[in-house]
Amino acid sequence: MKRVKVSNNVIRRMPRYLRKLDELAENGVDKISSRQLGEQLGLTSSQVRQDFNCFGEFGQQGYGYNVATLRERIAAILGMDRGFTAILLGVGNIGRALMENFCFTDWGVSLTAAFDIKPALIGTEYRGVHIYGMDELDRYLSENKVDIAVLTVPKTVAVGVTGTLTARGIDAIWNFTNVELTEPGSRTLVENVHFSDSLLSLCYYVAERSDEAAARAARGEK
Amino acid sequence: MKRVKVSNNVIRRMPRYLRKLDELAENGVDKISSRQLGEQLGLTSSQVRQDFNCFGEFGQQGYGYNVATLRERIAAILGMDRGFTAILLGVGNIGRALMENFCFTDWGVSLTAAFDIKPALIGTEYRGVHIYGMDELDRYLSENKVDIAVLTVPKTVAVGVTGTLTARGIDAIWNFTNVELTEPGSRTLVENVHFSDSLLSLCYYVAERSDEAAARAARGEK
DNA sequence: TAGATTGTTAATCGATTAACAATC
DNA sequence: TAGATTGTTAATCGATTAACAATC
Repeated sequence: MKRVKVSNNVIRRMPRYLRKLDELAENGVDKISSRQLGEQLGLTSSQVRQDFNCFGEFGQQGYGYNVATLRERIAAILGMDRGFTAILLGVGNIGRALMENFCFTDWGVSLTAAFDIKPALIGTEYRGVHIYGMDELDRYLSENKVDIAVLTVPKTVAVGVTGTLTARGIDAIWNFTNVELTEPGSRTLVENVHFSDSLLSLCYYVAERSDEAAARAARGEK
Repeated sequence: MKRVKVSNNVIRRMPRYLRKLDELAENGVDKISSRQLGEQLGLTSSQVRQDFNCFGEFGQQGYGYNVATLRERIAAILGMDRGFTAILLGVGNIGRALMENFCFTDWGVSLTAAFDIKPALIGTEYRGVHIYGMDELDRYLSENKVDIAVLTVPKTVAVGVTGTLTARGIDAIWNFTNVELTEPGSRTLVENVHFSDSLLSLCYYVAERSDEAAARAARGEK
């Protein structure tokens, strides 16, 4: 697979293509053109083709793209076939919501363990995943290959836990705490899920729309 | 406030400025230059100044920006002072996680009601929010001003619930289901929180890094 | 074959960065 | 005042779009 430097914009679109292709496959669609795919995602056909061409030639001239083939190529690009493993830190509401509703394996990631400090949880299983005590984390990391740490601990302990993780050489953190973990020097990859940023972006557009409506009303339009 | 068309990139950075400014204020910092602020967020000083200049003049030449003032200006831009109201649909794990851990009021949004179909939940309160039956949604919407619907229902009913919401003229949906709700024709604003997209982007970078390491190893470097 | 659609190069557009006069 | 830093214009860079030859 080609592995040239690909812009973040392109990377962020790849999972959207994947989901759309899964949906198409479910509906029995087996071929699609860049134009059709673009239309369904609000992109131009040029952009769709440019995106794929970052990674090689996926289509067939005069025909389009085979849905199943394209899906597999994208899955491979995203590393879904590499058997990445993840552990989850903090079995609170968000942690449980992920363990219960988020199907890690659908995305090629296997959740191998969870950690918490609550004695009642330690030693139990939740959705087939063993819950360890937080004090076993260090040992666990030294004995097992872990690619991704899912951080769902309370804000207050986020930085501390991150310390243990990076000290143990964890590659990547999927961060659900509202704490900014991205330090300039660190080599740990951090992907933030900032709920508040998401909500506030939405609020901006709601406010904008309401301003526009008010402006129209002031001009006497309806 | 100026309200020219501002690019999505700028909008997405505004909440990040806000969080950083809150953090600075907590630490007793009361002034900051575009350069310092940029450094802490991985942006150039030019970009910081350009971003703010989309909305007016927030700083003072030769001095910088007053943290408290700037924070308030950005809060206003994001609509945090407008008393937006939200309702939450689906009191499952994700719904509960939000009600419990996500402080809506911190971001200027008040969560006024929740809805579910589970008889055991209906009529109860959770974290001070009354839980109604899903069949009361229509009536509730006709009697109350609701700006944002937080969609945390199971995948299977997402489209159905969205139908009720849009029929009732809901402006904005904060979508936690992995279902693509953005239909071309709709006037409803949709902000998606796609966990899988986020995880897969992270996986891409993990895979990329591992490929680079393998390539270095193959070249005999360490 | 003719029609369709890719892969890819060239043109355009927009966003980021640099520069600097204004000014606190 | 001198130094610092903004607001803003100009230059650069990168991403998106358009165009079209290649080819199925």
